[in-house]
Amino acid sequence: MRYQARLTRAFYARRADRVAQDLIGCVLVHDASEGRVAGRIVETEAYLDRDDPASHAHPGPTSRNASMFGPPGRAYVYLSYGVHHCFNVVTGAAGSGQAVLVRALEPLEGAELMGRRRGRDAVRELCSGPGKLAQALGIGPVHDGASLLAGALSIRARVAEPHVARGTRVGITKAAELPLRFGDAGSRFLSRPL
DNA sequence: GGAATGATGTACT
DNA sequence: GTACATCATTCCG
Repeated sequence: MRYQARLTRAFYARRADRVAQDLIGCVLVHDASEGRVAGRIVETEAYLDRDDPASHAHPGPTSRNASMFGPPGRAYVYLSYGVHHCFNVVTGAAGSGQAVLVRALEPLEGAELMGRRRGRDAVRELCSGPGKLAQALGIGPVHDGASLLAGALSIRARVAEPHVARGTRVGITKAAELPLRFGDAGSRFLSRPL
């Protein structure tokens, strides 16, 4: 399958809430040795700079969140609840500590490989959550800090502008009321309704 | 050195 | 809807 061009550094070098909104409808692609897997982004969350108490960047740079303080257009991958990996895109000016969490995808290519990785069949459940999509796409700790501007991981421009809805972020206790979750409200592949 | 804490997912009632 | 696995990171002593 053929996709649009990669998003550029200029796309990522903007505020996280803006990038999160514009990522809806774009296509996340991973070209691994086992094959290509790709999905349309239907749900994201913005994590702002150090002033956002829910962000991993809030305490300032540490060994875990170092990628968040690197240049935009790179991945930030971390382990959640000791079990699942979550995939983020670093945004904003280099060193500003902003990121967008990709929470759900609509599988477009490689659904069989995704299913093998997850040990499941239901296409609708393959990427409907941050931990699920990381596992389905074969994204792990080795991708922390990897560039999306070149290499096996990439995000491709969207073809048509979707209707983007806003909501509140999932699973956080601080600043839980901020409307920093974005999604394609009509999609059946969300982690939960908006 | 030790304890608390998650940007979750799954299984079970 | 509720319970719980599971571990790196962080904070405190």
